[in-house]
Amino acid sequence: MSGSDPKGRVSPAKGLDVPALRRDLLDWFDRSGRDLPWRRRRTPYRTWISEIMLQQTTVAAVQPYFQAFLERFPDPAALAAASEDEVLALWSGLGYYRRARLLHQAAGVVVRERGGALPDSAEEWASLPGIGDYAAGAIASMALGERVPAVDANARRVLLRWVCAGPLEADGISPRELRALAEELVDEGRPGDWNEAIMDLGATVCAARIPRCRECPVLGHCRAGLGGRAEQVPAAMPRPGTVRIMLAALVIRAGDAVLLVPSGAPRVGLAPRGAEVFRSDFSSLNRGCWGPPTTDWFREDETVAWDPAQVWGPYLASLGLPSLTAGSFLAAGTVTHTITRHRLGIRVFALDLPTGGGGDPEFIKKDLTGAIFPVYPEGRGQRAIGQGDPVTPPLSRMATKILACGIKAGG
DNA sequence: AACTCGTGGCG
DNA sequence: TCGCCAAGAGT
Repeated sequence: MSGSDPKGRVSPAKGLDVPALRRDLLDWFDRSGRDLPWRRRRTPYRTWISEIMLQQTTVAAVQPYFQAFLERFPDPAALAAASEDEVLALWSGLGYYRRARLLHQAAGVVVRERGGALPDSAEEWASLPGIGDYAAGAIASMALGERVPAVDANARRVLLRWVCAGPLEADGISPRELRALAEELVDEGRPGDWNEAIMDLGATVCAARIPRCRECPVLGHCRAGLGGRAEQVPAAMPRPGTVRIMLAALVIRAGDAVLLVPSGAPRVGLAPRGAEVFRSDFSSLNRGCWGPPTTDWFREDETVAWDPAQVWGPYLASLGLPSLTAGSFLAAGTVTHTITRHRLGIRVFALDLPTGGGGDPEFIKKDLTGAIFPVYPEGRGQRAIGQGDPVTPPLSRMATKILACGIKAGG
C-alpha cells in the first residue's frame, strides 16, 4: 500500500502524486483562499492569537474578538502586563476560558524568560503553555516559513480521505503514520500556504458532513472521494450523550448595581424538594469569570417546585438581610444555555434591595467578598450589560444571559 | 486514555 | 428541536 521515493525508502505517501497534488491544491488556494484578518498581515504574534482563538471555535465567532484583542494587546509585552481579569474580560463570550489564561501565562513566560522575543521554531513554540503540536506547527509554518505540518481536525480528515478508500482503512492508520504522511506532504516552498490550503479545503469543500466533492480541486487525488465514500472517512467517534440540568440563579439588584460572585465560589440556595444533585463542584467551570449567585446543578422532573423564598431564604438571612417573603422575588423566567454536553435550564429570580439602607452595594460587597457592577438596561446607549466598563469583571455568556433575563423582567 | 472545557451555527 | 461540528490542549 505504501509508495516509495526514488531512493527506494518506504514512503508514507500511499501512492499519491505529490507534486501534482501540491500544485493543484496551492493553485486552488491562490484563487479561492479565504480573506481573513490574521492573513492580511502575517506576524508571529497575530498568528499566535488567532490560532488560540480558533481552537474549537468558528471563524465568524473569532473575527470581532481578534480585532478587539489586538487593539488592546498589540504585542506580547502588553499582554503580559495586563491582569488576567482584563484578558478574560476581552475573552468573555468566546468560551473555553482556559485558553485565555494559558495565553496570558505564556505571554508572561515570553517576557520573563525570553526578553519579550517570541520563539522562532515550532519546537520552541510547543514548550509554551497552551501550545500543542497543532498550534506550534501552524504558527511556525505560517509565520516563520518552517516546513512543519499543522494537523488539526481538518487536516486529519482531508489526509485520511486522500489515502483511504473507506472508514476501515482510515481506522488502521495510527497517529504516527498520519503525522509522517503530513510531514512528507508539506510543500517545501510554501509550507504555511500549504497548511492553510488544507484547512480552507476542509472548511469549505472537504467538510465533515456533506462534502462537496464535485467542487473539489483535488478530487482526482482522493481515494475516498473518487469512490464516493468521502463522508464516511473518518468514521465518527462516539460521543457522550447530552445531560439535561436545572438550576436557579438570583439577580440581586441595588439601584443600578448587580451582585456578581466568582464562578468557583460555593453555590448558594437550597435544593428544591425532590431534586437530585448532579454537580456541586464548579471550580473548573468558567474559571476566572463572574456571574450572579446560583444553586448547584440538579436533575429534576417537571413536578419539582422552585419556591424562591425556600431556595434563597437561608442564604439571604446569612447575609443579615431583612427577612424576605416570596413576594419579594420576581420570577424573571427561564433561560436555556448549553455548556459542552450539559443542557441547562436556568430559572432566574430577581430581587431588588432598597438602596441607601442596610442593603446597599457596599454592604453586599463586604459580606460576600463579591463584586458589584453597574447595570445598563437594554437599549440605553447600545451597551451590552457591563461590557466595556472598567469595573466590570469578566463574564461568561451564561452569566450574561442570566443578567439579561433578570434585568428585562425587572423593567 | 478518557474526560473536561463554551459557544454558535447548521441540516 | 436536536445532534453534530468547529484552526485542541491539559490532565
